[in-house]
Amino acid sequence: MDPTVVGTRQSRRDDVLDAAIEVFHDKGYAAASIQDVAERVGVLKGSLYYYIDSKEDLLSHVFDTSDEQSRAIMEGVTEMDAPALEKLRSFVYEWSLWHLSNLERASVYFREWRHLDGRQQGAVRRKRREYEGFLIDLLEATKAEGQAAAGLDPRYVCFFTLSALNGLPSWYRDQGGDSAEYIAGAYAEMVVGMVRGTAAASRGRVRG
Amino acid sequence: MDPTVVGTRQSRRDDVLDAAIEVFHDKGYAAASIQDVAERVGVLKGSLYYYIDSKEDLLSHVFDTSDEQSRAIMEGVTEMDAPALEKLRSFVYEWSLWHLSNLERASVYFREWRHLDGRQQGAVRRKRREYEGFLIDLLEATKAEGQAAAGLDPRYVCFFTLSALNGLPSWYRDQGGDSAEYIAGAYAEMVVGMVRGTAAASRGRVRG
Amino acid sequence: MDPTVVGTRQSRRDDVLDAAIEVFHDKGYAAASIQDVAERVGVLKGSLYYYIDSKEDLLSHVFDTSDEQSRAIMEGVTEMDAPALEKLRSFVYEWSLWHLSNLERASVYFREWRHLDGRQQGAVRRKRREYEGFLIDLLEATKAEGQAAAGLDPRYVCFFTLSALNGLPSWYRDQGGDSAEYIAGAYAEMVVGMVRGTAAASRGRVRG
Amino acid sequence: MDPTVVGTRQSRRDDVLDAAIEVFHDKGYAAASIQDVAERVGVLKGSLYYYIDSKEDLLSHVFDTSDEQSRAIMEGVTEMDAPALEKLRSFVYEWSLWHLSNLERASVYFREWRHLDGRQQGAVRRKRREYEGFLIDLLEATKAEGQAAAGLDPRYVCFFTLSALNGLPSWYRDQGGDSAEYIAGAYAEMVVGMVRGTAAASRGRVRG
DNA sequence: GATGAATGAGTCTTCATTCAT
DNA sequence: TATGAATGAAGACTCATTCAT
Repeated sequence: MDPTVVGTRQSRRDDVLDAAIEVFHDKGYAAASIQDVAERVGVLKGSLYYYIDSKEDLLSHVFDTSDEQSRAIMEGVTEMDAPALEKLRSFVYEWSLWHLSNLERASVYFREWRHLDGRQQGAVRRKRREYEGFLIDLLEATKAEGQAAAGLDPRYVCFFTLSALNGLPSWYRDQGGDSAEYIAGAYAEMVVGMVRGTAAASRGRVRG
Repeated sequence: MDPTVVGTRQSRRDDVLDAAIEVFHDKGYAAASIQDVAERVGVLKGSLYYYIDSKEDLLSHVFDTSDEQSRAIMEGVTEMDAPALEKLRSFVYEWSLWHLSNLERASVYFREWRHLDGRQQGAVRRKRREYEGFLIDLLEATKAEGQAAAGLDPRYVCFFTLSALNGLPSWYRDQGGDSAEYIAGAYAEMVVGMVRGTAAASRGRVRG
Repeated sequence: MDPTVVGTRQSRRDDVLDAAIEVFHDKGYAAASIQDVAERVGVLKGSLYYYIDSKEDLLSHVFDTSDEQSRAIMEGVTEMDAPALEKLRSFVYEWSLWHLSNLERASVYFREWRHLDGRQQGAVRRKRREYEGFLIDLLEATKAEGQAAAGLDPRYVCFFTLSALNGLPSWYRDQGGDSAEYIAGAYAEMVVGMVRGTAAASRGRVRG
Repeated sequence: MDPTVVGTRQSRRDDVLDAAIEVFHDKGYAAASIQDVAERVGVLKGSLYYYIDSKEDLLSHVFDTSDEQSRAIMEGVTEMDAPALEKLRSFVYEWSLWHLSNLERASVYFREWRHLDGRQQGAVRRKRREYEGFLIDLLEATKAEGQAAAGLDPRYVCFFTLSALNGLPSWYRDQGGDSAEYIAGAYAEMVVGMVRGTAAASRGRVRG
């Protein structure tokens, strides 16, 4: 009567959530149908409503879970006992790795927040600002510790970097190529290099 | 007899295209309705079909126009008589500026290709590879001219950079703040800094 | 200011009517669009409304003209001074010839009456009964003159024959083959042969 | 647990198909709406799509089923051990009976093939040629057995006959009158009479 | 838990028709 | 006469959601 063997199999509900992530990633939330999700799970679409309340409910859960995981990354970095530059490197590394290990989830997380309801959209926006604030703080600390080029504008470095990381799922396909760890390392190095090597932009002009 | 007031009004068809870009940017292509576009133009939805063939047709045009503009940027850079590093700087600057001057269009251009038909999707993919190839070539030339750090992997720098630029529309709101030119300059400096300052990642490890 | 040269060119209005017949024949009235007709005439669809009141108006005229022509055929036969069998032969010949000379018109005439308004539909039905009555009278006269097989049921011969003639446009394509006159002659012979040679059907049984 | 009352109710899907035939017969395929079909079945129009894929799908099925039935008739005749003239009589009888027993279906079958897609239209055309070939063969065999008038042109007899049969649904209403079997018998006699009694038409002229 | 069937609102699209110019 | 632009109603089709069994 109870077919779930604890530990070996996640609940059917989690299957549904996972299927939703894949489908939302493949087609985009708006273009994906409940039917698509049901097919991937292997049930009829009516049956899904035993597990969920609504289509948006499915999306909600992607965000809830992802929020927890990103919070864990930030906490891990905060607790490090290391120079700011090392913390920065570590943050980029871990955050890259999360994107690479959660391609679909990460992609949905950064693309589909528009389709959440007002309340949760606000939550996402706050979360976003939290990342940004966290990264900007790290960059300013790095500057304060004399490890960053003088002219560096932490806000732009922050946006530049976060955007670059968000883009990971769009080109990375794990078909051969370097390991996720290697790529995360390369990304961390690039950010560190950028932080150390960037001259200031002169206001309004780019070329000499 | 001449209903066009020269200079003040573009054709109605262009109005429709512009409205579509805005709507697609605000809601996403799949969630946007033809009705939304019609309302923004100020006609009934049926009337739109006097100007267009289909909803997808509207999307098509965003891509056609954007392709032309991006081609122009690459050609301009190619024709420059300057060291590779300067060409790189210039490319990032111009490409950033295009994103900032065409926020909605750029955003749609990089988010909604999924909803084109197969043929045009292929064209987009080819175009994407063209950008990447162009940028990778530039980075390799920079390396060859001894202006890039030794360990730099042009492919990852390329993906990193293009993703960062694609992200511009998602955080930039032209409400106050720095000019588009200044931001483009800062982005160009960051890429140059990254290229000059990035050490190699050791395979599979990030720290130590 | 008056470009119509009497006699050499029919009025634009007739062009429109002719175009309509062709289009209605090709696509069927319901599936044909005013746009289709306009294209064949070479004007924009809005312009058609200078010549017509409505789409149904176009259909109406097909029927009006065809009615006149069929009336003329029946009158011609009535006025003949000949045995009933010869009148019958002549009617079938002329009626066949009309179908063959007015393929599109005839086809529309017999297929699209459903889409007329109630009043005109009634007129069509009356007209139909007139043909049938005319032909049945002819068949009965033939019987009375001893030229038809005894068991012949004029009503069924009538329906059989009219249906056969109505079918002419559906298989006849004037690409080579016999002349319309020859085919009309063959059809007339077939009806005459049928009238002379048909035995009675025994009620409810067909074989043995 | 078993909602089907054996014998009294066919599946809902068949109800839908039957309703479609009636509606297509009454209004014509192009003028009929899915709404009309839904109303006749007693569901909302959206619900129809649980049973069908498209409006054209509905039309398709009319043709599929009708094709099978017509094939069965031809096979039955082929297997007869009888003179060609008897086979001919039998074919006309059975084919007439099919038209009379399937008034709406037969009517749709011969009127609405235009609205099938290209592939199925081709199939219909091939099927049509099959009927014609079958009937022409029968007529030629009859001639070869000396049972047909010398001048008979099998092709025209064939077209004449098939058209006549196709017209059955357009005048026959089973409100009183003779039985379908009687009418089929009369039609068979008429064709036999025609075959035996028709003189040749002299090329190009009809009257002496 | 799961299914099959149905709902009803919404979407894209077509088209006959109108009308100012 | 003819055009370009617009209208508005209708039609095919989709889909999230519900619910009795």
